Amino acid sequence: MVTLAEVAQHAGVSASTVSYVLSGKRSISTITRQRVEQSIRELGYHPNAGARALASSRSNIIALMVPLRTDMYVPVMMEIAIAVATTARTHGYDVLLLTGEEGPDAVRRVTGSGLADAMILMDVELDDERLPLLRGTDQPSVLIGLPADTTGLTCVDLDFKATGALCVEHLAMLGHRDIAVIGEAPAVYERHTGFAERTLDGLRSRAQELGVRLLHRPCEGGYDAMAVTLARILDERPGTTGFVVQNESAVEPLLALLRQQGRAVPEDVSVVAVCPDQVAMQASVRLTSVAIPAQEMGRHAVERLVAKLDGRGADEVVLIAPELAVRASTGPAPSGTS
Amino acid sequence: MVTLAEVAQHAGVSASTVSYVLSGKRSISTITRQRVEQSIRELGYHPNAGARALASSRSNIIALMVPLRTDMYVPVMMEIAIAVATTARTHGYDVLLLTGEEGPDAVRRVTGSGLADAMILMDVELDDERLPLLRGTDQPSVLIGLPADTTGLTCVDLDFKATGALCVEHLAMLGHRDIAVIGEAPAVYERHTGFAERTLDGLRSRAQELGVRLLHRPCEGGYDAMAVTLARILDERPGTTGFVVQNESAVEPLLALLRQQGRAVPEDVSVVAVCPDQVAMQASVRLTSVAIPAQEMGRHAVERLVAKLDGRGADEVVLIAPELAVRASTGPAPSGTS
DNA sequence: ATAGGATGTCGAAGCGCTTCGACAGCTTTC
DNA sequence: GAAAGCTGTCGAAGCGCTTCGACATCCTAT
Repeated sequence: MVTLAEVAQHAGVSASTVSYVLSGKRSISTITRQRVEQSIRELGYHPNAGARALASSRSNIIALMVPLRTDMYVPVMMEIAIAVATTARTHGYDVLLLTGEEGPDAVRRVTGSGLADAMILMDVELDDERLPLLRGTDQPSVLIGLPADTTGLTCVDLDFKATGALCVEHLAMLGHRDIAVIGEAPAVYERHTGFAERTLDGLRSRAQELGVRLLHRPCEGGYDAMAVTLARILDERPGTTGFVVQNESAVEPLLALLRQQGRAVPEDVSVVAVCPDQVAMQASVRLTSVAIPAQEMGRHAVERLVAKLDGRGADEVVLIAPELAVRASTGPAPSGTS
Repeated sequence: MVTLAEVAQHAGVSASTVSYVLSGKRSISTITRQRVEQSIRELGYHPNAGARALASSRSNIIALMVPLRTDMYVPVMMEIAIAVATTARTHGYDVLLLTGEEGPDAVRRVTGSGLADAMILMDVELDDERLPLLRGTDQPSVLIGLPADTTGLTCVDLDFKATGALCVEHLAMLGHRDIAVIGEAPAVYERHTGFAERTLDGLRSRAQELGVRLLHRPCEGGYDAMAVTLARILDERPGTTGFVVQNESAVEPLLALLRQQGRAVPEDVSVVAVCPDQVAMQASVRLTSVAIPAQEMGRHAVERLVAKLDGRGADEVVLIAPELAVRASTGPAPSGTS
């Protein structure tokens, strides 16, 4: 293993000079810099991470805590994780992957050991037990998702309230007056992961403003659960012509069931989904949808975090504006309804 | 930040004694151990990761390199990643998440800097450019997936050849004589990711042994591509009654298309999938399938790696035996065929 | 009674790096 | 032409831990 000292000797300078070449924290003459860089290349030198962390008390590592649970739509998590890793690298950071399994202990461990300089938490619950720890430490952190109380925290998330509003608006504009919302599994609501509630909030308030009737039903996803849910909805509100779906595993079943019942999309009923673009594009009908901007969320989170690590940037809540892409699953409400 | 020295002082012992309590590398009297442990708890001490890494030249970190590309089925990757992280923790290791983006450079960087003690590589190509580097270093590594030449490497993967054989066997046993294989996207074959070829190999050789006719067609996935592929297959081999699908995004489209054409599953045609159990269970017909044992692969990989780090265990190829779960998508071939 | 072996603890030497203060050799300034 | 300021480089201290050899102590076997 090549060390700094060996590079210094090879280049005929002192160790500190090599260090300054590497960090750029003091000016070095061009000629010396080049000699040092040459030696580094020739010897294939890589600074030792441990020594560096010890001496500088910076590990250049960002911890990313992903949920262990897999009832959330997994590809989104993965996409965020990859965006985080990629963006972190462009800022000189590596990413440590923590699962939610350890819970708050992981926060303590990572903070206490100086393993990471900062943390990103995914899948934050409204009243997450890790939050007090984060507030109590001076280690920067960013949440992906929104807890109930955001004071003293930096959060990044899609603006789900605006998302809900946008979906209703789109359907209302097309003349739909009876809209059903197919939501996440009941467990998601019970767990108080805020996004589902915020979406509903946006849906409801905008629906009221626009004078649209709204019926919300959580759904486990899968064919059987969807069949039951749909039957109940149509029983209760036979005039339903618009659907908003916020549950990836209910999308395809819903389309199949509608087809099976002879209800054409978008001629008879319209469907708007809140889901990753990939799902919207690969469905049997190309779905009008609001995308979950996974990459953007990951990127934003890292950038906020790096800003904090550099002493720039304060606590703030970044809500990404939703964008509705109109595709083939929505159209004017059939005449004669409501 | 609490240090070892402070713990030592608090407990009235020397620093080295505390260190030995922590590592267990020398025997410590019960009374001393307890005093030290008490102090550790009271002070909330966490050993500094950097200092530890520097002094012991072990970082207790395993690097996991995941593919950047997302044309593979993402949930499987995620499940493996989580299994790796979870298993690693039970052995006292943390996991560093690297994306394939940096390619071989990441291997050099991590190896050179001592950031990680070992590596796990996912999505290995047959002739992966990272392999020479791995062979040339003394840092332990495990591949998830099988390259062309495995000498000097440790690999973990599903036995895809046996998987292919198993699928054919099952269909043949049920009396199917004309089987179509719907494979991954052409790009996957072109990239020479071995698993697709190995499955095909198993399918073909067993089909020949059993006197079954086999037709293989790659497929991009999605409805449109599947429609084209299916039409071609039925045109070329109208008597096809069995399907083997190795492409998650083709499964549901295939079922929908068959239904649409009035071919009942499993009465008229049988379908076997090679996919994660979750996909098989959530499909519109519960699919007979061979599961991709993501968790098991992640776990095995870490365990092999830890064995190597402990000086136990040598290079070897671990092929996980496939298991076929019979569900509702396969049945006896309709009489009068072939 | 005493040599020899366990057993438990300590001191000190690094691990490879960053960073601070010092300083030699320049250039600028009046 | 001397004071003052820059620039570029160096030496040394120290980050918090592991680990090796040394050394008491106590036990066991002669």
